[in-house]
Amino acid sequence: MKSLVLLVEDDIDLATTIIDYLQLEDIICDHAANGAACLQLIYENQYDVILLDVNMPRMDGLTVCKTLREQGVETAILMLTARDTLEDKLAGFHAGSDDYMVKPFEMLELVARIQVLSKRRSGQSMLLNVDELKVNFSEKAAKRAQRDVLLSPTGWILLETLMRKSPQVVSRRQLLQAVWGDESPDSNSLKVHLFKLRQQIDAAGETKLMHTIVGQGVVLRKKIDG
Amino acid sequence: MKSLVLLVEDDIDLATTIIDYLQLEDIICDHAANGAACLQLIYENQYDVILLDVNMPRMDGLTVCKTLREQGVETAILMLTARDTLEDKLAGFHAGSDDYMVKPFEMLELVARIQVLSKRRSGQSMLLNVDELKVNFSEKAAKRAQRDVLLSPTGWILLETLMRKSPQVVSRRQLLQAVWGDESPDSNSLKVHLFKLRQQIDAAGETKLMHTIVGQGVVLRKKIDG
DNA sequence: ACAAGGGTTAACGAAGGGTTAATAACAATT
DNA sequence: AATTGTTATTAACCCTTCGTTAACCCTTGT
Repeated sequence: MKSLVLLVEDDIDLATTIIDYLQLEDIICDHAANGAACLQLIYENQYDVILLDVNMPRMDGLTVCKTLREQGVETAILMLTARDTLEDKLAGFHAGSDDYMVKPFEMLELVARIQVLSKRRSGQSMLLNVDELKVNFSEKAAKRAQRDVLLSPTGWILLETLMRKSPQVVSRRQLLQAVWGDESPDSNSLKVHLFKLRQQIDAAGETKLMHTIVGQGVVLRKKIDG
Repeated sequence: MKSLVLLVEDDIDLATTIIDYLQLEDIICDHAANGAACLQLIYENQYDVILLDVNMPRMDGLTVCKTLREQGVETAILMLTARDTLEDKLAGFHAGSDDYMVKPFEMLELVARIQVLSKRRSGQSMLLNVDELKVNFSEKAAKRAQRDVLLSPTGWILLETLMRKSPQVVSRRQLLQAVWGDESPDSNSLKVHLFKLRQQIDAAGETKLMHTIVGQGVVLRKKIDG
């Protein structure tokens, strides 16, 4: 499975180099140039690993790391820094990072460490949530508020696809691909599966979390205004 | 919480130094002087982290690491070695290690990395229990509440697999793999074994601990949902 | 109004899973 | 060597759940 990582790095040249390289290795890499942008992206996406530069102008990497941990973000964090003294490393681990690499580093080693960190996470309880909807994929347990959400195998695939992209809209084309790969049956089947999924996620009287955007696709999010 | 680690290192002096140091940091450290002893200890104990020296006389660290992973051991492995070339590191990660430290290293950094690796694991010890179900695998003794649970060899494999992953769902694919490896019988043998296991674990009138999730697999947990 | 996209429903065959019993393989004992 | 008890595999049967389809309805934009 492809890894999705976030690179937080103020040096644009270095960032570009890293991003380009990771793409070749099937690692999708978002980029934030500073701590604030980082927090925003983490709120919107579900990353496997966060690559965090320590030396950044306003909010430094250690602070970002601590902040994330305090907010309950459990995503694996790999610190990237030119500082290689023991004190710096310990400070990094103490702030809650999972790994620490000293610049300049080899790209292949970075790739290897990213893969280890994302593997760890997928082995653990893979937890996603959108507003009231909390889903644990490894336990195959989904809840909306207090209520159990019961899903068929196809329902799980659709839910996972929608949650991973949330709050982005997912086209029906992508959903077909996610469930059936290249050979999909009569497209009406997807309609039925989406109907059943919607029944489970948005029960009578609840605020809708699953929205259809005509001609665009389906999206899972709190409000539809975006 | 105290960590339990296994140090696999043929240099007795270095091993002693490390063990003594780790003890000061509340890390209990077993020692194996070679690969064979290592495999035996891992079979008997449930370690948080395995510290693995690469340069060892008979069976080298990389081979030990690969062997462990092939046998399904998922314990975090930290490689310790004097080799610091990129190829060596990549070989380490490729063999299935989780981290890599180059000698000579700082003890404090070793401690920090051990703590990160043990934090990540979900707290499982050799004496496993899921609610009323208490199992000692080394003695092959299982009890549900006061009642003895009697199992066949296959039953033990299934139970161990399910308990190790609990509360995660284990697919039938994984169970087949756990019992028969790559060549499984071509019938519903697994169904029958699961049936018998279920009879033992959930006797008449008791709350079900073993659940089937259609299309997903089997889980051992108290309730089907939080 | 009408076409297109999407929602809803019921029905049926397919697949997944539970249960039972018979048989085969195996080990330990006599 | 024969007996006994345990375990593994197979097949047959049944029930439940899932996926797909077709038919029909509703909404929206032109």
